[in-house]
Amino acid sequence: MTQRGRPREFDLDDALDKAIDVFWKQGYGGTSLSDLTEAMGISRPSLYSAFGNKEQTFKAAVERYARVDMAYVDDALSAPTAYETVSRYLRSNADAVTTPGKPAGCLSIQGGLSAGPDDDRVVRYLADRRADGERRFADRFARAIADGGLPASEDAADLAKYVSTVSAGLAVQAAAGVSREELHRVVDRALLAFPDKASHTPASAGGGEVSSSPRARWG
Amino acid sequence: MTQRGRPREFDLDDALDKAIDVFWKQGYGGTSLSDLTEAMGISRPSLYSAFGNKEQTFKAAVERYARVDMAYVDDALSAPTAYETVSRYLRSNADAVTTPGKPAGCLSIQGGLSAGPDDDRVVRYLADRRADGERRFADRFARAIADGGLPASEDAADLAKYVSTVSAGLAVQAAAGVSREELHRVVDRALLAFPDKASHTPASAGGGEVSSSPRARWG
DNA sequence: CTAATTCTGTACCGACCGGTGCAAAAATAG
DNA sequence: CTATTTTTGCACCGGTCGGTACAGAATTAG
Repeated sequence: MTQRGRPREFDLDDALDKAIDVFWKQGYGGTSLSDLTEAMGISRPSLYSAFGNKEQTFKAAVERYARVDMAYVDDALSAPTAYETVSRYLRSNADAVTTPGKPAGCLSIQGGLSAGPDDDRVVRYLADRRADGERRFADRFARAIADGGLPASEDAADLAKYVSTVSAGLAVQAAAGVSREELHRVVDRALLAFPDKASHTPASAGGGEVSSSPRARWG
Repeated sequence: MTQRGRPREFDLDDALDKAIDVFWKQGYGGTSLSDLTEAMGISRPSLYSAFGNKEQTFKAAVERYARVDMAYVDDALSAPTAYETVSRYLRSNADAVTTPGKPAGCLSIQGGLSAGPDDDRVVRYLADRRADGERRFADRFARAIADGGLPASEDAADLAKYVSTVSAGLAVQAAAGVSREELHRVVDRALLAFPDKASHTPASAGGGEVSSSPRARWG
């Protein structure tokens, strides 16, 4: 039942963490096998035996990145209101793309936004993953619309597209060196465009609640 | 006074247009010299003689791109109000990143958002150019704040950062295949967060004007 | 015409690319 | 112990990378 041959001399997740870091900084196309093996501290055949090839190593890195570095998405989606979901998500995102000790920006975007024909599949893979994430927000907003947490006049997919657009913009800005504080001021403003529960009358309840909106207004 | 030796057999701008297209689709790092010379229809020494090297060819392409494909920025900045500037800019941007017959997205972002150590200068070059563009908007907003076109409580740099963040997000979305119509719905929403002239009392005039705000409001 | 100048195509440079063959090393099974 | 299985490091594969040397072609100056 125990493993048979010579045991692996490195930890898979430790190695993936190093791979994440390199891909995050340099993108898929900008990272060579030598960059990878040097950062991971393993030899080339060890990498191929453990992960398959460069592309599969990248996908494994992205999956781990999503599970570890983007865990805040699940937290945001579990918030009681749609507005709170968006607020938590964008705040956490602004923090995540400016985390000290990690590369600035977001692996899902820097990893490969464009590429030559060879690396095309990786670009699509990342785009698909981002679209999946956006869909989770759309589902959350659709639920809010259904239960009165958002105005019925809103479109869940459009709201989600707006949120993910701002999120992508934050990543681009962070990659260019914009500070965490500046990004939070961008988030302040972006949130002004998102409807909150207090600003309309829910269908499922009388409209008598006290506004808890934290949002500024032009005045 | 006329040129001395054998005349160049291709047009510089025509060749640059082809280079723009390839860099736009594939990014700097994803574009090889062979990709370039094939698309431009010239030989390798001709390219080196005309533009210097790959990096200088890229910079020349970006400069032409900014002058030709982003001419709408100047138009937007010449709008009478800050709000109109932002509205025109984001509308034109949504159109530009989804122009039929051109690659989806924006050369300034797809061209190189991340890269290995070799191509690092190009990434910074693009980021610097984007920052320059953002500064032009900040200047425009500062002027509006000074002359009462925007509330004195607003911060010009923050507003510009917000606009350029949304713009970057639009480019990322377009690169992933999002349609022009969807992007315009994102712009609809993004504009809700930008203060317009009608929603406050200008310092330089009595506040009696009729609101001309085109902006939706939560019901 | 000849001389000087500039561009063009071929053919090549060393370096690096992603990926692998192979034998030694390190473990378990019997 | 021997046999089997798996990982390891070294060395190498063909192909492509960005860049260039060189000679011939095309032009102007005189």
